[in-house]
Amino acid sequence: MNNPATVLPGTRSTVEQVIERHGYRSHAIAVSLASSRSLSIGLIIPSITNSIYASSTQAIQSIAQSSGYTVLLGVSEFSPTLEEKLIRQLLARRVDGLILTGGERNPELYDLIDGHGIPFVVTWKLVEESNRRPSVSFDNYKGACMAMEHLVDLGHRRIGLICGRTEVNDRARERRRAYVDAMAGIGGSAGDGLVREADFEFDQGRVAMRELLAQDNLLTAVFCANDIQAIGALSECEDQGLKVPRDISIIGFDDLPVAQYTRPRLTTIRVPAQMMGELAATRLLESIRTGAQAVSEELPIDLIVRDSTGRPRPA
Amino acid sequence: MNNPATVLPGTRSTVEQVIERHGYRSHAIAVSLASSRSLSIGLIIPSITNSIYASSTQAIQSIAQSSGYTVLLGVSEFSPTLEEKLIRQLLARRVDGLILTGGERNPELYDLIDGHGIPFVVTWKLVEESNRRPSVSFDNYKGACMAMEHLVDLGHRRIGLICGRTEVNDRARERRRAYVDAMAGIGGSAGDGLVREADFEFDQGRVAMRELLAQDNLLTAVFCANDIQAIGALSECEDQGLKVPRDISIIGFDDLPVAQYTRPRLTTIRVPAQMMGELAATRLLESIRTGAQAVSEELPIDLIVRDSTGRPRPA
DNA sequence: ATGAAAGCGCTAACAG
DNA sequence: CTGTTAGCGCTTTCAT
Repeated sequence: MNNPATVLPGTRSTVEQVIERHGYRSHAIAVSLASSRSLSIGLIIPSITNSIYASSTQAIQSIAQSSGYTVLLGVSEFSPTLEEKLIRQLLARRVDGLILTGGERNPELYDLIDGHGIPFVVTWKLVEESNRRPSVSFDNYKGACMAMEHLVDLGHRRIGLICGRTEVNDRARERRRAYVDAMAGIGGSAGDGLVREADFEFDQGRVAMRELLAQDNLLTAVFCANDIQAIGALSECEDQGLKVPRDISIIGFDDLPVAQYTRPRLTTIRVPAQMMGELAATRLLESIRTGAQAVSEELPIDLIVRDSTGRPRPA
Repeated sequence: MNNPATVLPGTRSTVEQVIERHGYRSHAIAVSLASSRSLSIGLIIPSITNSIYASSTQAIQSIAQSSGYTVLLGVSEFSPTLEEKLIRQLLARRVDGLILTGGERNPELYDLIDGHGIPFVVTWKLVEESNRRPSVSFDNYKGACMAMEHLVDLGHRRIGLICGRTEVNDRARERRRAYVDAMAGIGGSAGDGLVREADFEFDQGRVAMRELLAQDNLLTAVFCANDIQAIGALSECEDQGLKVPRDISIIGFDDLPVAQYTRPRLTTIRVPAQMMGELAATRLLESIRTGAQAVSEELPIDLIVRDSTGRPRPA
């Protein structure tokens, strides 16, 4: 049944008949126990809804599926505690490999994974500090720098930031760091006053925008470190009668499919979510096969200029 | 280790020490083989990206997780063949239950599932024909009727339809049927000429809209049977200089979170995706526990009137 | 090229 | 309440 090549045709058909007659079906769990590989991989993402993670997840699932692997899904809801629980659960289920989101977690957790002797790949966050943690990702810091550079090039100096919760999201933290560095670079009045952290909900982007606007009406641009919040922000501007980009510029991050369907169409940073998913899965499966650590890779990102950014209005 | 209550404290601590000393970790696969339950459920959805399925998936994962169950994810990409392959794979992995999307599949597949003696729940599609197929869903036909009724009430008679591929999507088929019935009801010039089927991509909605517009410039409204296509359609109208809803009304279906962030804001039918996911998972787990068939339920839907629909322009 | 035997790590049923 | 035993359905190794 497992080695089609070395079996005589006669034997084969006999076996097939018996299989048919008895309605035999392979028992993947018994196979796993006996062979000590489960033909499954674990995937941990913080969220599926409203999110760019859906794209990478779909790509991962597709690659895994085509290699006969099943994806065990864990949604951590941005909670480190829940994430740890999920990872332990997947480990107990003896997944053959793990795809993680973001690089920041308790070192003991990494030790635990290593202790199980299975490979893993970090996605959505470049990890270079230690070469024992392979990652397939783009550079969040670099992407955020591109966004800020775009605003600065247009002439903006007073720029706000809306981003995810940096406390539980190292991608958001990288993006915020780029914002801070860019503001320092132009001698701009950054400070934490122009920064709002929020969850990945349209409405939270809207509220954050409202707060920024209330606080500093000299703001000429806002960098929203993800498109969801950017769309919320856009909406708040419109409700306040502000024309984007005439009165204020807004740039997003991720390039969700919907970003070209907002009005104005959203200028943003395109991240290669699908390619990242495909490559992460490919590298993980390769690593499972060879036993060697997965190979890291940095993927390219692009600034996509649409209609939500422009020169600041003369004061 | 499994029966905390009946173990003497002394024994307990001895066991715990041994566990600690040897670094013992439970082996879920061996547990599954020996106990013949895997503490996992399979979930099949057609797509994760750009889709309302993400909401139900997240809810299902969350409920499953909180009961100690792991979700094995299969994405069928609207392909019946792939779906069958995925179901067989999940069955081979001995999931304790299955959550399916839509009710239409080869009867032998249902027999196969029944043959494994595990419960399942159909979501996103009411199934009443046979009580051996429990479903937790809203009524797609009813929802589409509500949408059409809204347009008709506003005075529209010449209405187009953009929907998913009815050949591989029984939800889309139900919605199309409601459209056809509604058009017949008003003696309107329905026919297949005013219908376009397309994939769940913004751009396909846009193209479908372009085709409808090119074909019949007397159209006063279009029912888009999902918000993704509706947003694409909205965008096409704008590009052609048509004001929505002044020149043409557009109504969607699903009420994606983004639907209230389009301009104009999208009138649509709200489906209880999250609640459906939660309830489907709850009912499935209950069914796994009791051994009885899962309990069906019809969930309510609502018309959400926003700004993309209005009275038709006087001819 | 095929058959036989010994487990994989656990649960369940039973005896103590 | 605790210890022992026989599998769960397969793979793997070894013999034939």
